[in-house]
Amino acid sequence: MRTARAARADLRTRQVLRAAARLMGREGADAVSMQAIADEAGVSVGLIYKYFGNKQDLVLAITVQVLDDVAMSVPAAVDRAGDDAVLALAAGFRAYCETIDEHRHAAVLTYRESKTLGADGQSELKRREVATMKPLVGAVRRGIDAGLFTAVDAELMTYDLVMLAHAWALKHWYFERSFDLEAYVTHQTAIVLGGLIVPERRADYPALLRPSAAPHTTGGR
Amino acid sequence: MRTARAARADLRTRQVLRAAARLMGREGADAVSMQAIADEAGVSVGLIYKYFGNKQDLVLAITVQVLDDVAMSVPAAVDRAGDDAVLALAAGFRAYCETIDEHRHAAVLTYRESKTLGADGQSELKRREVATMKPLVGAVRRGIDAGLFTAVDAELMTYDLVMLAHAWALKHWYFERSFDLEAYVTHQTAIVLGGLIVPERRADYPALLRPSAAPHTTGGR
Amino acid sequence: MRTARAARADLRTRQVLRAAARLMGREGADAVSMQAIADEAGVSVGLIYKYFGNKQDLVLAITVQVLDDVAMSVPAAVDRAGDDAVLALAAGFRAYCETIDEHRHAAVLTYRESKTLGADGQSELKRREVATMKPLVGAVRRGIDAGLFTAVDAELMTYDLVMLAHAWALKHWYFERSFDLEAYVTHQTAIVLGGLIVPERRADYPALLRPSAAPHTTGGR
Amino acid sequence: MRTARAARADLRTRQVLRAAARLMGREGADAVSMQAIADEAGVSVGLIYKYFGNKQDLVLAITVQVLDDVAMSVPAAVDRAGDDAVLALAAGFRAYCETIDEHRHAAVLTYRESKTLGADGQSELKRREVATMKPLVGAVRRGIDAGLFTAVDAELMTYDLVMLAHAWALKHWYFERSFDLEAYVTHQTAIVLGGLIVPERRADYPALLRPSAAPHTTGGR
DNA sequence: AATGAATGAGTATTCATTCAT
DNA sequence: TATGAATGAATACTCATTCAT
Repeated sequence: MRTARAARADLRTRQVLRAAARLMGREGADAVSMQAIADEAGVSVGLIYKYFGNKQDLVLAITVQVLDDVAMSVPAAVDRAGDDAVLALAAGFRAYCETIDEHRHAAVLTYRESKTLGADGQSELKRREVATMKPLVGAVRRGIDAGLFTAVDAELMTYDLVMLAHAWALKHWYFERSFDLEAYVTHQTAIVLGGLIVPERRADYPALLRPSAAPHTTGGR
Repeated sequence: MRTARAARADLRTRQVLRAAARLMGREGADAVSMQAIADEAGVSVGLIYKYFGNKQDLVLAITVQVLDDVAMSVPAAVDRAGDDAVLALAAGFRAYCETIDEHRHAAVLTYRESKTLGADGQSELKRREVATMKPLVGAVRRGIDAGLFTAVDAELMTYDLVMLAHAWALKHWYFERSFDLEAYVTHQTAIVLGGLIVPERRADYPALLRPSAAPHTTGGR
Repeated sequence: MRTARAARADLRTRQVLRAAARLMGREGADAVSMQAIADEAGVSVGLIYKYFGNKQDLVLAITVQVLDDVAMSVPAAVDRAGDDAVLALAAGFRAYCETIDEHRHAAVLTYRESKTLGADGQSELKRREVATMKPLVGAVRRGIDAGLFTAVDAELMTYDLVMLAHAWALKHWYFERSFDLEAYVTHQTAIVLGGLIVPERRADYPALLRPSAAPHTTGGR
Repeated sequence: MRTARAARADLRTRQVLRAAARLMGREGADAVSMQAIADEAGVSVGLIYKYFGNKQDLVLAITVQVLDDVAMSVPAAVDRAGDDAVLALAAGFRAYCETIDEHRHAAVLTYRESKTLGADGQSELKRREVATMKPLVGAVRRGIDAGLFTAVDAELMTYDLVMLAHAWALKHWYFERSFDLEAYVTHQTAIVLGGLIVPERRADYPALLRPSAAPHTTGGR
C-alpha cells in the first residue's frame, strides 16, 4: 500500500512537472499561472502545492531535471566511447547537445528564471551545472596528457563546449535555419575538435573533421 | 529653443535608461517596478511613459542599446586592425567582449526578457544581433579565402565567437573565479584562433596563441 | 462493547478538544488549521470531522466547555458557602475566577471568535453566559433582602463581577505584573464587596475586606 | 497646493478608516475583504494600500483611533470636573463610556483582533490602553489621599472602571435590554462610587449615588 | 472507524498604466 | 512638460471540507 501511494505521488509529480515544463518553456515562468499548470496537468492547484512548496520550487525542479539528465547522459556517453580522448569528447559533446535538444524549452528557462530562484536555487543550479562539466574536463585533460590536444585551459575549453550545447537551445531560432541537430553537432564538432587536436593527429579522425551531413538548407561555407 | 528642449528630452531619456538598466540588470525586469525606476532616475512615473510607451519598450531600449554599442565598436575594431584577417578577427572578438563587459547586466537581461518583448521586439532584437555578426563573418571569410583559416562554416564559427562573448556575461559567476576580462579574452582567443588558423601559419601569430596573461588564480594547466 | 466504543470516541473527542484549545487559545482560531489540530491531537483530519461537523462547531465546543465548567463550579461554591450572602458571593466570585484561570486562553477565545460562530452559536453562548450569572444574582438578591448589601441593581452588579472574572483572562498581560490569581481574587473581593456591604455590617467580614495577600510586586495603594 | 494635497490625503484616510471600522466592527476583520472596504469607502483597493501598508495596519489604525479618542476625552472631562475627586472620577468614567459608545464596534474589534496585530501592534495597543488609565488613576489617588475614598489599590480600581466602560461595548447585547448609555453610566457610577466613597461622605453626593434615570425596561429590582 | 489525498473557492497584495492638475 | 494620485486587473497561495480506500 505504501508503495502504491508512493507510486501515485510519483506519477502526480511527473504529471505536474511535464505540464509546467511544457507551458513555462514556451512562455516563461511568469507568464504561466499556477491555475494554468494545474489545468494542463489535470490536477488541482492545491495539489501542486503539496508536491512543490511554491512556484519557485517548481521552476527549480524543471531546470534541475535538465541538468540531471545531462548528468546521466554525458558521463555514460564518455565512458561508452572508450579510451580515445577525441572520441570520448566528441561523444560527450554529442550527448550534451542531444539532452539539451530533448529539453530545449526547459534549458532556455534556466537562463530566463535563474535570478527568480533565490540565492539557494541559484547556488544549486550553478553547482549542478559545474558538475556536468566534470566528465568533459576529464576527457580534455586526458587528450592533452596523451599529446592529442593542444595544451589549452581545460576548464575554459570545456565551458566553451557547454556553451555551444546550450546555444542549440538559446539560439535555436537562428540555427534551425541552417541546421538540424545532427548537422549542428557534426559541424560544431568539426570546428572545435578540428582546432583542438594537434595538427599531426588530425588525419586520424577524418570522420569527425569533415562533417558529411550538409546543412539542410543553403547554409554555410 | 527647439534644440534646448530636445537636449533636455535626450538627457531625461538617458537618465531613465541608465537607471532602468542598473536596476533591471541586477534583479530582472519583472522585479523592478516603474516607480522604482522613476525614483532611481529622479523623475516621475508619468514622464517615463512620455518617453517610453510602456515597460516593454523600456526593456527593449535597454537591450537594443547593448547591441547598438556592439554594432559600433566591433566593426570599428575590425577596420582598425587592417587587412590581416587573423588580427581583424581577434580585434573584433576583443571589442565584442569589451562591449559586453561594459553592459554585463544588460546583456544578461536580453536572455532573460526576450520572450517578454512580444513578437515585434524579439524580431528586432534578433535582426540586430545577426547584424552584429556581419563584420566578424567577413573577417572569417577573408581568412578562409586567404588560406589563413581552416575551411569551416563561417557563420557558425562566428556565432560561436558571439556566444563566447555573451558567455562572459552569462557565466560571469563562473569565469570570474579564474579570469579577469583581459585573461578571458586572451585565453579564448588562443583557443579559438589556435584552432582556426591553419597549422602552417600558426607560427606567425605567437602573441595571440600563447596567452601571456595568466589566469588570475591558479587556473587550468 | 458499545460502552468500549463510546469510551473510545469520548477519549478521541477530548483529545481533539484539548489540542484545539491549546493551539487556538494561543494563536486564535483562524490562525490554526484543522491539519495542525489533527497533528497535535494525533489523529487524522477526517476524524475530527466525524466528531465535530466543522471548524465552527469545534470552536463552539471549546468555548462552551469553559462556560460549562463555570456552570459547574460556581453554583457548587455558592451552595457550599452556606446561608451568608456575603460569603456565598465571595465564594462564587472566587470559583468563577479560578475556573477562568484554568481556561485562560479558551476564555479569551470566546471574545475573539464569537462573531465567527454564526447566529446559532452566538445565541447559545449568550444563553449559557447569562445562565452562569444566576447563582451569583441569587446571592446578591439574598444579600440585599437581608439588608447586608446596598440596594443596587442585582443583575448589573453581578455582570460587573463576571466581567472582573473575565478580565483576569482578558487583561492577564496587565494584571500578571502585580497579581497572582490569589491576590487578584482577594483584592477584587475587597474592592467589590467592600463597596457592596452596607457600612454597618462591614466589620463582620474583616478577612474579606482587608486582603492579607499583598500584590506580589510593589502594587497597591 | 501642498496643503490641498495633504487635505485630500487626510480626507481619503478618514474615508477608508470610517468604512473599514463600519464593516469590520460588525463582522470582524477577517470577514471583510479589502475589496469590500474599498467599495464601501468609494475608493480603489490600490489606494487603501497607499495609505495603510496592509490590512493589519488598517485594523491597528481603527483600534488606535478608539484609544486616541479616549486619551482626548477622559483627561479633558477629569480636568473640567475640578478638584473634587469624586466628581472628577465620575466625569472621567462617563467620558470613557461615552467615547466607547461612539466607537462601540471598533472597541469590540480591539478584543477580537489584537492577536492578529503582531507583536508590535499589540505592544502599541497595550501601551496606549495603559496610558488612558492615567488620569483616572490620578483621580482615585487624590480621593484616597483626601480621605474621600476607601484605601483600595488605585490601579486595580481604575482598571475595573475601564473594564466596565469596555463592557458597554463587549456586552452590549445584554445591557441594551435594560439600559441605554445614560442609565448604564449612572447605575455603574452608583455601584462603583457608592462602594468607593467612605460611608461618612456618601451623603455629600446624593445625585451620583441614587440613579434617577431608571432602566428603560423593567430592569433589575 | 480511520486515513490523508485531492479539491477549489476565496483574498491580500502588487504594479503597469492613465489622467487631472 | 511634469507630476503622482488613483485605478483595478491579475495571481500565488491557503485551508476547510470531502470521500475513496
